[in-house]
Amino acid sequence: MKLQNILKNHLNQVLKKYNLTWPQKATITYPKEDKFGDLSTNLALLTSKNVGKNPRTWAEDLRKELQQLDLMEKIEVAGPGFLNFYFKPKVWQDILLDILSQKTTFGANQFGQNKKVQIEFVSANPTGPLHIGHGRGAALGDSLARIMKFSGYNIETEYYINDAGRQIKLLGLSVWARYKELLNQPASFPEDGYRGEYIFNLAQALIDIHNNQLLELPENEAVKICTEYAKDKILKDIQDDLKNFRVNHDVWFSEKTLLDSGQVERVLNYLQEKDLLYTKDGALWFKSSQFGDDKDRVLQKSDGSLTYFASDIAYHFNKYQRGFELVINIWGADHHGYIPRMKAAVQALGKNKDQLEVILVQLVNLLREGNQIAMSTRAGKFVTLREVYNEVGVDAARFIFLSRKSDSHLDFDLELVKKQSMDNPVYYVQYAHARICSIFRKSIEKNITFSLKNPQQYVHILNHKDDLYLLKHLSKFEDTIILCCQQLSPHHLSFYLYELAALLHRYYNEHPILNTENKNLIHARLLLLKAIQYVLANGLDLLGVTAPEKM
RNA sequence: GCGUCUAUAGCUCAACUGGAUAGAGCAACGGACUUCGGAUCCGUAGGUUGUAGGUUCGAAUCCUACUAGACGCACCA
Repeated sequence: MKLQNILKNHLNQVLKKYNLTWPQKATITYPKEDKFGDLSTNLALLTSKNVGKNPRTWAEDLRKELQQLDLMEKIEVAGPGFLNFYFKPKVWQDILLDILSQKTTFGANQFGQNKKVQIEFVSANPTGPLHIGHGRGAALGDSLARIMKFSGYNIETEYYINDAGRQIKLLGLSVWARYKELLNQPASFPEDGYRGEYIFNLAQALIDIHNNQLLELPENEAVKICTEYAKDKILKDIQDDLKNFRVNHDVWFSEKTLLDSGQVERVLNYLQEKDLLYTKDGALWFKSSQFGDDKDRVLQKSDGSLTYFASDIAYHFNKYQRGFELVINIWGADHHGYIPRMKAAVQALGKNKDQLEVILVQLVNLLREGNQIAMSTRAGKFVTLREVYNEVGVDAARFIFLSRKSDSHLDFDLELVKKQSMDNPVYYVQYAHARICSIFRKSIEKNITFSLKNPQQYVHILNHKDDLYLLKHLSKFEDTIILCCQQLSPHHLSFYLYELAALLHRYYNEHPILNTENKNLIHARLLLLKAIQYVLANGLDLLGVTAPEKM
């Protein structure tokens, strides 16, 4: 990022001479291929029309203006009119000094400018255990939070607990029915009730606590006890699962408190004052179509009860009142139809629609050796997140989730993910880290003296093209993190780390680190490995994956 | 019927949001160690980016129409 900024400043100065400004679409990027330089810009292509020259001659003019930069080895004009920049080795060698002094903070940056952002994710109803789809959202939200914090955002993560609606009632009734069944009482199981095995476990737990005494109580009181117990127990399990999955939520926000504190009425009044509500067929409607939704939506049904949408508006009103400039919601892709109305609501609340970002995560297809595992929430037949991470491990599961774009369907094959092989890149990356640790252990065995003091005495030795290649890649770490923030997508980081690991393994095979006579060279290479180790560890931590010293 | 997302090598996925000859791994085939961890490395082969048009200096990416798949389209939560 530093280099791009320096370049951009210089280019801007030249543009100024010609009375031009930086075009929106102009970029300074790392080219795919080495022969296109270290950095490349399409600036000349996009501004040639303004000066009435063909792109190549215009690029040539720009090149001449920029010659005097002493960081640069050379500038080339290539292809239709790209400017390709080549830097001196010192530029890359100095990166090493940055990493070694910043250590675990290397890559941290101020891209986010302390912007106050909330990420709300998982938010599964506390009516059953988390499944693998929730795991994907959990990994994404947690990792995004880590990355954005690292990039200088003021991040708060939140779980919205739907503890008020019909589903919770249904949960209570389901448990109550099972309770009676287990005690050989006649019971009618609710039609849309929860049929999972865990409902029996909850009922049994209630029997262990209360024996059969709930049967003595008036039914609504008994159901209430069942409901409260089941909800609390399930929520506790969810919290345990997320903790084990290394997922952190700063705030657990209860829908019930939202309703109890009258915030829904308040937001309805607010919308009323803005003349965004009307009554039709005995129901209260919100004019969401004024803000791009397909049609208006009901907030209060003709029977007087509120819709879920109503409390969602109140919830988002609450979010913005807490001062978040941007609210990010991570939803399952099956909720995509909900986005337009939510965006409409946000605008009705006087916010810009860009202040709500919804990331959709596609559902996860769970396989075992290529065969799909049938899942049915209704029938209560599904593999829980807990079963998954117990079987394949947290590291492997998280890395897989974070290795693809969220809007692509994901095949999650338990056998493949469990395999400690090349099918599973997480081990490849972790192995690179462990390998470096191993070399340092070996260096101690061999009584090789090494310290991080005065690295500047050694870095100039790292002159080989493989050295420079690695250094260049290390220098892209910060850019990669910023890219993840821009696209709200951590998968770039996974791929970056994979590449870094590949470069390390290649380097290791090509260049003996410790087995060489030249002591200064050994020292320089150890410095390089140390820097790679920091970056691998920093990067893995942002994904919530461990960086083991041994495997 | 309407809408959203997806379609890239045999398989699983990338491609820095319009850039240069579309890249990795797996699987296949052929190689590399008497020493730092073989969970490694090197090489070969594999593509009309679902189809057909369009936009422009330039398209996997944007637009239009198709095809196939997933998911939505309640005064459900």
